[in-house]
Amino acid sequence: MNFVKELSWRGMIHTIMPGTEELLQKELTTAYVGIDPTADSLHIGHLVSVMMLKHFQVAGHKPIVLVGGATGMIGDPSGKSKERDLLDEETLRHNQSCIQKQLAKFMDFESGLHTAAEMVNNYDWMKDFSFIDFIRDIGKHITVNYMMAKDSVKKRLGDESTEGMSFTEFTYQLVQGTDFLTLYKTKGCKLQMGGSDQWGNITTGTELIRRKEQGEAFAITCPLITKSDGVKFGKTEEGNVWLDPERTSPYKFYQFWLNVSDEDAERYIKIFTLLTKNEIDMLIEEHSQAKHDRLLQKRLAREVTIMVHTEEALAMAEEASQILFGKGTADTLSKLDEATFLSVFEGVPLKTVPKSELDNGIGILELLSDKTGFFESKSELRRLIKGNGISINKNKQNNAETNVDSTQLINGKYLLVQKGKKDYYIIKAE
RNA sequence: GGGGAGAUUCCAGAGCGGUCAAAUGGGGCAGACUGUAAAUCUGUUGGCGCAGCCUUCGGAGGUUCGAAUCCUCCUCUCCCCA
Repeated sequence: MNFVKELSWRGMIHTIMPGTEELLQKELTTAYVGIDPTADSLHIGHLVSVMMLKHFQVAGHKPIVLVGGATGMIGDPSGKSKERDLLDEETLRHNQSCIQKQLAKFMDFESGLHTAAEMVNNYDWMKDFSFIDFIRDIGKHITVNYMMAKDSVKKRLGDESTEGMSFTEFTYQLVQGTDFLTLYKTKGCKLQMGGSDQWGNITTGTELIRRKEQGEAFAITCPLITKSDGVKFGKTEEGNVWLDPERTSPYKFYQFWLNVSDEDAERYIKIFTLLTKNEIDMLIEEHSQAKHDRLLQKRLAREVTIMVHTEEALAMAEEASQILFGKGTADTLSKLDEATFLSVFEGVPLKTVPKSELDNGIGILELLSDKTGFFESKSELRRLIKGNGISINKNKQNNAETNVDSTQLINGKYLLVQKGKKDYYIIKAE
């Protein structure tokens, strides 16, 4: 399989350095992607890089994941309008080990084959690099003029920038370049991949390799993933969409992909799944026949959820979606047995309230705010209720003064509260 | 160091000393429509015991029957000159 052609039809190539394709055709190549360990879980913004590496491995090459322990301590100025907060070493180490576990799901690290992936941490070679050594061995080879010409730097030095840029951040490209150089020397790594915002940093690396080692190294960047409505990809109102099921439940995760727009779905399915061109072309064709069925979104959500989570998690998410958004009525809801009910609402916020408090009935406002904390403000609740935005057990509530009592409990235990169409909360009585 | 401008509710940005919980736009939330979409339309967007009350307009004081609007000091931001 031709890696470059593969990425190309998937729309995953933004810029590619001349000669890269030839190199990959000629020999088994090692490439790396850097990931900043700014949290103890990856989010779907990281997924593009991960997919690049995955395709790379499938194409018969060797991927390296570089966890940026050192670079994470500095902060990349690319795309940032202000100085990053620095992380301490303990946090970084913790984050690294968590990320490592997540990545093992995507790539083969263990097989012992020559294409088995590796993980490295640049902290390990940067930590003993003295400042003197650094400015002599690295700084010597790159001019400030060259560094200043990078967009990431120019942007921060321009008139519009009110923040300025610290020397630390200015140095970032050298540190990243050092990574590339190090991997080039120690592991024969000749290719670095990343988001298009990394182009400048990557070329500093290839430049270093050229000047210091008279070597040739290459670069591929992928386009920034965007959403057709212009909002930043990978964010929901609640924030990032994480791979960690503790942070983003598989159900929410599945829902994220399911809710992607038609236009985005066509692009995403190429990027985030391993489906072949034929399969995808057929899906797109089918989808265009009956857009309301959202075949593309469903398949996309399916594939990605399995890849990131498990088949079981997907089954749950699909079932939950079916019950929540299908023709499910108050009636079918009340027929659910407890086990199904709980599995469907896995990950939905749940609060426990003493059953005795429900026995005599309790004001809906008090129940949903003071008792459970689901809503901070009773004014907001009143507004929602007035506007038909609150349901209990799928029944619209339109009177803020009404009482809720234990006769309404599903299975004698649960109340399903709904805000709008998509936000659910569960109250458990015991 | 000198001179100027400004700090308003999530953001932007109005705001005659009373009728300002504060225009307008954006964003958010909800409703209708729909494909759990987009577009559109509608409502809403400080809190509460909600036809009333309470706390807000950088901070602290003051003038006044009454201040986001006037005065004083403080803090911070931006711009220009040196």
